[in-house]
Amino acid sequence: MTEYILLGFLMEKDMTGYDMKQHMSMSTSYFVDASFGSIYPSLKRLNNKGFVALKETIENGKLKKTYSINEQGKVEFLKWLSSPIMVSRTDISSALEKIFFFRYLPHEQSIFLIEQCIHDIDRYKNSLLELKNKVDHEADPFGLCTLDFGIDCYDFAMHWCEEYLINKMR
Amino acid sequence: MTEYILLGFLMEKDMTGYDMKQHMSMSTSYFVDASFGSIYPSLKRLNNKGFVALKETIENGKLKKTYSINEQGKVEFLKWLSSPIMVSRTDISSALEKIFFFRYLPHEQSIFLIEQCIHDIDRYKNSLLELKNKVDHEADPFGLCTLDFGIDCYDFAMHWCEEYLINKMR
DNA sequence: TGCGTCATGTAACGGGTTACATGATTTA
DNA sequence: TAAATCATGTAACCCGTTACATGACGCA
Repeated sequence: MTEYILLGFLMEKDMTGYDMKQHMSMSTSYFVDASFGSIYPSLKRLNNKGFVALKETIENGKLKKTYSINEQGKVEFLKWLSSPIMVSRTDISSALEKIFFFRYLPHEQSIFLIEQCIHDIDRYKNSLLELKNKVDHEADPFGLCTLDFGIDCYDFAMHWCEEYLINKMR
Repeated sequence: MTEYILLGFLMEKDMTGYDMKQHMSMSTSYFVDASFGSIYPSLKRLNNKGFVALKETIENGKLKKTYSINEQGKVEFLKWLSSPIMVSRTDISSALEKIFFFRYLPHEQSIFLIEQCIHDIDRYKNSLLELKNKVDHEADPFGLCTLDFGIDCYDFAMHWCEEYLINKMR
């Protein structure tokens, strides 16, 4: 969800909504890319919930709202970050939302979450393999193709987590 | 979008909303899995738009609405199916929505759409490579990790399309 | 008797997008 | 002088989910 990405950005430094949009396009855009129509209401909500503070200034005649994360916001962000990575379907890239911010988590916890994630993906992959066995004879070639893609996709994600990510972290 | 998946199901045979949910769980669930709260309103909309016909029967005292696709519906479905596959971000599996139904498209057209898709993915991959060059020194390790995942993910999808899908089709 | 399956649907809510509205400053 | 960039925001709309409501049949 966008709100957590914005909180994550504020962990690094104070920013305006406009800054965050810019920052997004240079960092998370290939897996999360929110519009202003989503960013500004999110910031308002974060403020209402008491997770951020804002400082209004006037620069070059323009109103500027600079947001900063507070203690409560940090607690909320780390609570989200340390909760299990949910991977349903082959839309694996949703996992990137958390991995992107793993520098804010203790090393062992990051590794634990990734291993848990690998385990979940393995379960999904096995359920697809079962499905394939069931429909192998009746399904049409393209249906089987997409099934194979699903299986290969889970495989790719698992190997990437294991061989690339975990190895790089140790 | 769910409506097109439902239309696609009806290309094969007439079904009730309940049937479609069942069918989904055995076929598209790993990339599209709609709830009844989405399926029933979608069917109503398809009916209002004049893309499907429905036949109401009573079986075992229960009302049953069996939907069938009409000519207009087929035209609409094939129009959607033959339009370019949109792949933005690393959520590649959205491409599966169309590939799943490629049996309803002439072979050459399917191949054309996939080659177009490979080309698009290549552009996305290159923009990520550029981004990586730009931020290589400043970004933190996990930020770079997710970037690498993005690049590898596009690579995986391209190779899969080329080596697996296209080869299998020829 | 109570659970699982068949079968339909609505209402509240959530979270996103596009398009619009405003307006100053900087750059070509 | 016109466009791009900085900067904020709202309103309409889209589409999805969860939870709820209803009810019959068959089975253990």
